[in-house]
Amino acid sequence: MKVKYNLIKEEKNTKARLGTIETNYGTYDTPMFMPVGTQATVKTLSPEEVKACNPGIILANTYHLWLRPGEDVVDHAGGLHKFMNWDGPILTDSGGFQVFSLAKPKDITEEGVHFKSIYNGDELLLTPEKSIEIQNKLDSDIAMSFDECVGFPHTREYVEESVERTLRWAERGKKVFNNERQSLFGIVQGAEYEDLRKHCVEELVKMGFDGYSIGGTAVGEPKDVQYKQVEYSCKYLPKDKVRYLMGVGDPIDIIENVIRGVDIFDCVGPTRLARHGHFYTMHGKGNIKNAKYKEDFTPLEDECDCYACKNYTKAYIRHLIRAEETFGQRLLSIHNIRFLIRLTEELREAIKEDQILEYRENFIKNYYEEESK
RNA sequence: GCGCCGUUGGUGAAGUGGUUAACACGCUAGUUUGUGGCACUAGUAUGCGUGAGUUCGAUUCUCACACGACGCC
Repeated sequence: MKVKYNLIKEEKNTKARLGTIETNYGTYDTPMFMPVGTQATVKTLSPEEVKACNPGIILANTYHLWLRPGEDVVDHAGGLHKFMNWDGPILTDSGGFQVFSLAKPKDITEEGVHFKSIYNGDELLLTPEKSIEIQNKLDSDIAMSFDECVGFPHTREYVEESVERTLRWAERGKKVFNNERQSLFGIVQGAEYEDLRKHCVEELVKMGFDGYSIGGTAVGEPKDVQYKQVEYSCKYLPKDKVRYLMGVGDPIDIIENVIRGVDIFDCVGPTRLARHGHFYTMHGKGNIKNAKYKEDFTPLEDECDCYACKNYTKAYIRHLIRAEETFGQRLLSIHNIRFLIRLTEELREAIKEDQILEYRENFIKNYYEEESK
């Protein structure tokens, strides 16, 4: 089935939306945070551990699974869900972000993007058609259009060209798309230019997608630029389709962009930070390696209900991280993912109560003004 | 007891008669946004075993002592 977005209510004072998204694997509430599992695994965690964090959709990556193990292996395994033993919804990114992170400007052509394999140096060409074919085979629940994720800074001229190319790529991908069970999302580009964002949205909507993403964010732009990009996109996006802001973000960004009308987020932050010893709390971000935690026998966060907080102390997790034990990375990953999901749960409550501005004010006050214990 | 070698930060160590004593690890902080996972950035010896001498100047040369390794009786 195609995903279906149901708008339950818009918050009284802002653009924040409360809704649900119906998928092949159940209906989930939005705003939602998606844990990232690039290589068909949320790094360091088992599916059971991810599940315990109460996520909706999780994310995997077309580019990486294309290179290894190859989409045919996943196909022969019976699809991504069976392959990775995940019985919840999965969204696959198209490889568009790797255009930003791995390719050089000269590698981008009208046909597609030339990559050098990070594993063996092979010359590779990823095209919009190829990206969709791979995703059809991976059999994720949501496929993304292959886009060009433009970095920051950039020139308006370049963004103009790039948006047109991304639109042509979206059309080409849609044409070859062929998987009844799967949905296809279009990606809005246009950087911080309102007219380009508007134009991009209008053209994508003409083509008709099952949901829309806001791209070109989380690439090093200042916060105010990011928020503008989101405003300029949401302003023109249809209300009856889900909105996914790609690559964002940290707790504050999630709150700010929910207020601007975003329904779905994803970010490598919680898992990457965890592997380097950092953890989120309602009182700010902490670094478990700090000497002050040496004999701190309290949980990462008293009010947290995650497995790590219910069973382990900061002193123990600090020991594990310093000893480079993977169990430490696992515990912090569980906590950080659960933290962001808990944040979205609270945001949904705040929208219900029309209290989201108060929630933001209170959150920022706690996050920045109080020291992490 | 004699001979010989050595003694540099928390650790392993490099090095020089003269401005800020290399490097690595550790330690202390920081960074990380559609993931090229365990990376990167910064800080970290007011001192080169102790004492005396030579010298304008010694961690670097000389002597004594202490400590340690090895060899011999």
